[in-house]
Amino acid sequence: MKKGEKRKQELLKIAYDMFLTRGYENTSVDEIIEKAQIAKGTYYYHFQSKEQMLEEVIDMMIDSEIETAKQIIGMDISVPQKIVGIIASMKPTEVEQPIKDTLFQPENVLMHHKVRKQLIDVLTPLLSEVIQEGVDEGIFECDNIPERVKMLLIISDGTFNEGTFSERDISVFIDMTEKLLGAENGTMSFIYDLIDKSEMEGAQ
Amino acid sequence: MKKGEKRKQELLKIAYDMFLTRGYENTSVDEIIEKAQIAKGTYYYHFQSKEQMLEEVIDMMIDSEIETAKQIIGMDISVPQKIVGIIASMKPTEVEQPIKDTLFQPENVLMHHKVRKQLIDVLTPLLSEVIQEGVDEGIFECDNIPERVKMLLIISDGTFNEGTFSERDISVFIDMTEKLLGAENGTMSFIYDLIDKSEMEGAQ
Amino acid sequence: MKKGEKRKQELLKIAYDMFLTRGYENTSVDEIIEKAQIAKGTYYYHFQSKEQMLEEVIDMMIDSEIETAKQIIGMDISVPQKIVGIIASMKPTEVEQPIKDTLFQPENVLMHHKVRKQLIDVLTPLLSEVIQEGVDEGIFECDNIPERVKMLLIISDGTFNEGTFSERDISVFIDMTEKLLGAENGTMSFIYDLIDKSEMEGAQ
Amino acid sequence: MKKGEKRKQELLKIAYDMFLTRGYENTSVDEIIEKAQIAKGTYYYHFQSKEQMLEEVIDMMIDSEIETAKQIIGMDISVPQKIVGIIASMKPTEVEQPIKDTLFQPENVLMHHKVRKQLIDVLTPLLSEVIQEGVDEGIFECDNIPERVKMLLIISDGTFNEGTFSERDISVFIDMTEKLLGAENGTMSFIYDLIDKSEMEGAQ
DNA sequence: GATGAATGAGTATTCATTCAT
DNA sequence: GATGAATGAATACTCATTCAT
Repeated sequence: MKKGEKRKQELLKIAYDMFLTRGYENTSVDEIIEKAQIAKGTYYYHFQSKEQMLEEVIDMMIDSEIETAKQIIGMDISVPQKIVGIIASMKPTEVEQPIKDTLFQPENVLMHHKVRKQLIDVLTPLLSEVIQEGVDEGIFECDNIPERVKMLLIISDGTFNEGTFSERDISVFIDMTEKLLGAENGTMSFIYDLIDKSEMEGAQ
Repeated sequence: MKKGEKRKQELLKIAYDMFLTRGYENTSVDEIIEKAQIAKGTYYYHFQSKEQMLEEVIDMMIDSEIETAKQIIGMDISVPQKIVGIIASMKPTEVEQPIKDTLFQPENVLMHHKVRKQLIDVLTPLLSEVIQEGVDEGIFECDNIPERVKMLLIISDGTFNEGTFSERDISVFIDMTEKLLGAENGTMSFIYDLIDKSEMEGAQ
Repeated sequence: MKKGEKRKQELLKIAYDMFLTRGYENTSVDEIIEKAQIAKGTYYYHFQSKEQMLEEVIDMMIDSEIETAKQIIGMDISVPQKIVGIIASMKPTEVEQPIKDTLFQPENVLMHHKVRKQLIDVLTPLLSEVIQEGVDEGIFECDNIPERVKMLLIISDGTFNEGTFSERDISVFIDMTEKLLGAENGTMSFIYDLIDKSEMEGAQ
Repeated sequence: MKKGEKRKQELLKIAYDMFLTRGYENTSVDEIIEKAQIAKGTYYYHFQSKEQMLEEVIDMMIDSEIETAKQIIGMDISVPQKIVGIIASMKPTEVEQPIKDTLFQPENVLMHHKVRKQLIDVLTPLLSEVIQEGVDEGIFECDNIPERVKMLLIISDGTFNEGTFSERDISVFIDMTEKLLGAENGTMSFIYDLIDKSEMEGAQ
């Protein structure tokens, strides 16, 4: 890493926080440089434009997501557990506690949209490998694995990352996952125990 | 309808088109009133703010969507066909030809997000009734119908309304739908013939 | 009073309250008609313009002020007491309890300015008569009565109607009044007992 | 003074003139930048808002007023002459010929109000020192000097800065000033000779 | 007497970006 | 590498007033 890169990384970190908490569109370049204590010129020395900075912030998020996924894959846990681990890691809030659910707030529609799209693209092959492992082990039985994985990711994002969900949502999700992957009934039911009850419908 | 309401409806229609083609955020009030040939004051006489106008535009879309869904339900077609018809109607482009896919373009993330959310909420009970009908007829066999419906809507939106999709996506979707609803293999395979091939991967 | 005059009087009353509490410039015609439950056209049927309405509101205030002053003059109290009574009545808050000091708030600079000017013009001759009465009785001894009265009104407005004042301000005011009118030391010292202590410096 | 400060000072000077001649509220930001030949952004780079600019303009006026007062205090003239000099300097028009009485025109109520308030606060201690000097010299004899000073300022502003005044107003003002400060009859009568007759009642 | 839809000039403010130093 | 003064197009919204019905 070059010398000037260090400051750039700091800037990305600051912007990442601000975009997440206030939304990309509600965060002005002025606010970023004020928080970073740098001059306007310095900002534009490092980034061509605000939008390009957003891309870099997102890349940073995606990279860290891939990292996490790879770590999970390398763990000594069962295939179903790896799947659930990777899906759960899509939610940044699981990792970064102080920032709570903000990526999924209305002010963050644009950023969520971009992240979600790339995340699905990037996680699909990784998760596909895991599923294939499961197929090889005889736990799953299915074809068109990448397409099934994509669907899995779409559903989990749509179900758990927006608004609230109920116990029934979980049970249907488990049922669907098993059938989608051609697993035996009950294979994925351990999911239920992992869910953060505080986010469930009716919870305060 | 009161007298003043007529002009308001015209305005909503114009804004609906503009929001859809250029995106909500990229459409300025100035552009709307210029197209509508009215004065600034007239605009603000009818709408408290641009955002409130967006809400009304969305309400209009939702209302028309409900109307369409109800018509489909009333038709003399099979239950699986009703389901597919309602799901397909979520895409406004099927109805309004001139506006092509724009609701799902990047500039329309915000609007798509809002519409999608409400659409799912509003279509879920309607579609649930249809599924129940199918259960009663013995075509389907499942519990937690509303949750399954919601998942169906999330998937179809995520799969077909964003970016491109392949034949494999369709076949997985059909498989998943059948299993999600507890239908016999092949029940939904007629879907494949309905898909607009021009939107498929590889197609221009 | 004509029939239509009744509604006009109601409107003036409503506007008077609004102007006083929110300031003339911060009160829009829309807000007035909404509170009065009338149409725009009706408003402009009764008033040529918003500014002309302000004049009428001020006239209303001045008229009521004159009325009060005349009543005080007619009372069976001493000349010094009449003087103080009239001066005190300049503050609308003494009469209209719910509206507290608002005429002298920053948002009401314009209205205060206009009222103050007219009030001084209108009260000067009335108060001059009272002073003359005092001269005739031998309590006061001075020439140029109207000019002295005007000065008295300017001081009392500037001292008591804006911001806070202290006991020393009162004692200087009393001293000055006595000397300005050529009264014996102690003639006006009863004023001190009448002052609303709650408005004094240091008071909560 | 930093480099960027120079342009800011120019802007303040321009705004000062415009606020004075046309009134604060009647001067738009557009007009200011057009006269200053700068871009909108430049204006908002230097000032947070139009209102904040007004505060800075007023501060500038107050500062120059204090400067003038201090110069007068340092002069080799009699105490009564110092007093009159300071009071007279409250009127900016005495100093800045091109701007004629505008601060006291109806369109300037707001600005006059703000200036007047601060001016009284700022001049009171300065003038009090002068009075104390006079007391020490045996010319005046009084207590509660700051309160008397404040009253003096209120009266002179109310009498000479608004509308017209007559010879009688002057003579009453002189009489009152002498008595307020406990001076011998005739001490302040030189004032009469200093008054600009062109502003007196009857004069055009 | 009363209505309310229509007007349109006017206003302050935002903000990503540039560039000479 | 870094600065910060300058840019100017863009934007949403206000509000007193008019007038046909």
